[in-house]
Amino acid sequence: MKPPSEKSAGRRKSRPSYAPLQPHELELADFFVRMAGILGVPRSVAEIYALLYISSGPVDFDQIQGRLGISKGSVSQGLKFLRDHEMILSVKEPGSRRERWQPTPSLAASLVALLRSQVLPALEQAQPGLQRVLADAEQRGAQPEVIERLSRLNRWNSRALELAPLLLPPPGA
Amino acid sequence: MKPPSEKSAGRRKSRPSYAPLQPHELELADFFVRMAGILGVPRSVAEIYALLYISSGPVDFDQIQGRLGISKGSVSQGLKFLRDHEMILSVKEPGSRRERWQPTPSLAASLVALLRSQVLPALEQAQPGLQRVLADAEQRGAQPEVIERLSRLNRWNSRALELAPLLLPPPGA
DNA sequence: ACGATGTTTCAATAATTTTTGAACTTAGGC
DNA sequence: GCCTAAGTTCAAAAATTATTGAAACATCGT
Repeated sequence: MKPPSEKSAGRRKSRPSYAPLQPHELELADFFVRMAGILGVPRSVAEIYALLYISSGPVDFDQIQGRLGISKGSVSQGLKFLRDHEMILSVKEPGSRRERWQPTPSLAASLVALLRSQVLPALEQAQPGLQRVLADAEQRGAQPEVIERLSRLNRWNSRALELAPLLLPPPGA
Repeated sequence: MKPPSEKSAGRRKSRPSYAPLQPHELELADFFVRMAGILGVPRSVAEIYALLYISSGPVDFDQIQGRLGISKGSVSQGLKFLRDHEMILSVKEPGSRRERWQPTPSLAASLVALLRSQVLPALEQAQPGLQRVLADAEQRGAQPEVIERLSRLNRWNSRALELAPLLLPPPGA
C-alpha cells in the first residue's frame, strides 16, 4: 500500500506524485471549508488546515501542494495566513532546510485568535467614531430612541474592548 | 432646510430627491459595513441597516434607495435579507400600501440570529460526516493523536448543536 | 376589472476575491 | 564564495459575489 521506494533516507529526486485526498479526508476538508467560509477564510487555507489536522505527523510544503493539487503560491500564502494566526506550528528536522507543519494543539484557541484578529481592529478603530456619532446626535437633539441605540452601541463597543484582552492574551504576552 | 412642499398629505408625485448620508451617518454606516464584512454580509445590506438604525422613525423603500443611492434591486434584496434574519420590522401605516422599516429592538438578538443561521446548518449537515470520519480513523487504526483530535471535534459539534436552540429559540417557537 | 403604485425577480454586468505561475529571494551544504 | 533546494512575491487570470435595471408580479383604491 505504500508508494514504491520510501526508505531512501532524505534524498528525493523526481517528485513522488502524491495521492489526492481520500473520501474521509475530503469530508473533513469540506467541514473546515464550510466553517472557514463563514469567516471569509479562503477555501485553500481551510483545506491546508484540514490536511494537517487529519494527518498523523507533520506535513511538508510539497506534500501539501501535491495532495491538495494547488499551486505553490497558494500553499505559501495559506501557510503564511495560518502561521500569522498561530494556527499551525513548524517542526524542523535537523538535517534539512524543509519545514514540516502541524496544527497547534488547541483548535479552540486558534479560532478565538482568528476572531480576535478580525473583530478587534474594527472595534478599536470604531471607538472614536462611534463616540463622535453619539455626541453629534445628542447635540442636534435627536430622538431619545436614537440616542438610546447609539449609547448602547458605544457601551457594547467599550465592553468588548475591555473584555478582548482577557479572552486571549495578545501574541506578545 | 426641508425640501420644498413636504406637508401635502400622502400624495407624492415627482420624486423628492433624497439627501445622501451625512458625515455622522456615514461614520456609523462604515462601522456596520466593517462588522458585517466579517460575516460576509454585503455592504449594501449593512448600509441599509445602518440607515434604519440611525433614523428617528421608520424608513420607506424609496427613502432607502434615494439616500443610499443604490438600485431598487439592491434595496429589495437587502430588505429581504434583513427580514429573513429578523433584523428589521415593518410598520404599515393604515392608508398606504407602502411599508416602512425599522430595526428590531435588540441588535444583540439580531446578531445571534444571524450567526445561528450561518453556523447551525453547517454544524447540522456536518454531524454525520464527522462521525463517519472518526469511525473511519478508528477502524484503520490511525495515530491516537489524530483520533483524539477527531473525537474532540465530534464532541464540540454535538455540544454546539445541543446549545444552539437555547441560545435563541428558532423562529417558530 | 382596471390602472397605478409598490415590490420582487433574475439575467447581465461590475466589483471583488482567490488562485496561479514565473521570477525573485533566502539559506544551507559543499 | 557558488549552487541548489525551499519558499516568497506579485501581476495577471480565473472564480466568485454583489449590484443593477428592466420586466414581471402583486395589491390597493376606485
